[in-house]
Amino acid sequence: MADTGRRRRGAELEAAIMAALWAELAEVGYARLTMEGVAARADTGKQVLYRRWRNRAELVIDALRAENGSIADNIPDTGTLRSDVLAVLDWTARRATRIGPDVMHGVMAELPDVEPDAMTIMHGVLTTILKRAADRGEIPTADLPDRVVTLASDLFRHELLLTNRPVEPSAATEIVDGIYLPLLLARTTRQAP
Amino acid sequence: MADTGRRRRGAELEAAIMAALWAELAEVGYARLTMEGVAARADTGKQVLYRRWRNRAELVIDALRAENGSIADNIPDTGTLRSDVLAVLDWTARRATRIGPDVMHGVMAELPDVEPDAMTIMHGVLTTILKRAADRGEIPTADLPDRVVTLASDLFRHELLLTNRPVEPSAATEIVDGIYLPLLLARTTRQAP
DNA sequence: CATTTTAAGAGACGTGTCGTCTCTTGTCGC
DNA sequence: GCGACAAGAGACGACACGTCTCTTAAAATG
Repeated sequence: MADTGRRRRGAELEAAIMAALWAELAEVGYARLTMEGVAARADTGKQVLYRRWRNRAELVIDALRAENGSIADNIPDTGTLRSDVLAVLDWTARRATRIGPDVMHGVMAELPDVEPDAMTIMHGVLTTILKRAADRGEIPTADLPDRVVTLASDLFRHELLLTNRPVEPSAATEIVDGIYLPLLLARTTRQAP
Repeated sequence: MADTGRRRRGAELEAAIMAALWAELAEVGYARLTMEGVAARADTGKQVLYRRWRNRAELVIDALRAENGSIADNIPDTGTLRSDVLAVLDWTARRATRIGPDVMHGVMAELPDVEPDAMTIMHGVLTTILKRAADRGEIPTADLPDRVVTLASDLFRHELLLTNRPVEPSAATEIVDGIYLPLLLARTTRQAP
């Protein structure tokens, strides 16, 4: 807090705040994260935080968005439906373990509109993947109910959020091979008997 | 707070506390629920609360458990797999709308061990239902992977927790008719081609 | 029935965080 | 070089936390 002459601004200051936020999150978790703690660690005043974000939740969400971009900018295209979907789940898992379930629940409790956005994005990503699979002939159609399209990601998200154990590596393949792909194939056989 | 001679104890006092808790939850929501608020509304002291529960989350969980019992004590048995599963989802929906998503997220953020318990119970319920369906010949086997057994309830829970819209009445039937039953039948045809 | 034990009612206490406010003073745009 | 802007710094009242003390009903004991 010693105003040692040099005074940061703009991007430089915000980068310092983000670094402080991640450090605080790692050290005390979301539940005990405080604006004062972040400000102190970033060597700045609370006013600087409140000028930019209205509360904890918005600060954290901005940090999450800045940290790893949207999956929509990098839709997997590996050549097979199975590995595309697994890539999506892997991306989800890495993002989730980076931030931890307590942060997710905390943010969702305080800002209920965030996750629906993420789900809309995920729906678009999976639609693209399914479309390509249909073009390759892996599945007969990509015209599926919303709930079926996002089944894999929804189930995986459910597992990430509601299991406090760290998610097992086999979870993604179990969901894809045991549920998602079989369901898509079952629809195939029913629609073309 | 006026100590008007009469002094409540035991069950009577706890009933008053629970009533106060529900009223506070309805009025200010979980995020702004405070021990002081509950105590004041129940016309008692904070010490009385802290003597029984260590924090907000434990108090709320006790209230939830007391309010509507476990579904394990009342497993649906309607005669068909479809309506049994729908009955389970309906029970879940009623419980969920009673308390609201903010309460659920808040509790899960503070006490991460609660929901896994509920999931274990649900697994047992669905196993029983599937077993009966298998005995009736509706499905060839009830010996399914855990993830498949609880697929319907997991998806429904996902929807309840991550959608901030009130859950649509059609959600349960869409999940059961569009995903759960087709998957069980797909397994059927694969295991007995 | 008298006595002891338990816990409810009441509220004071120190602590921490909230979000707002004020003040001085670097830093940037013009 | 000057004026506007915002960073550094910290005081402020409000509130909830969780702990504590004290008095005194109400139950348990014998």
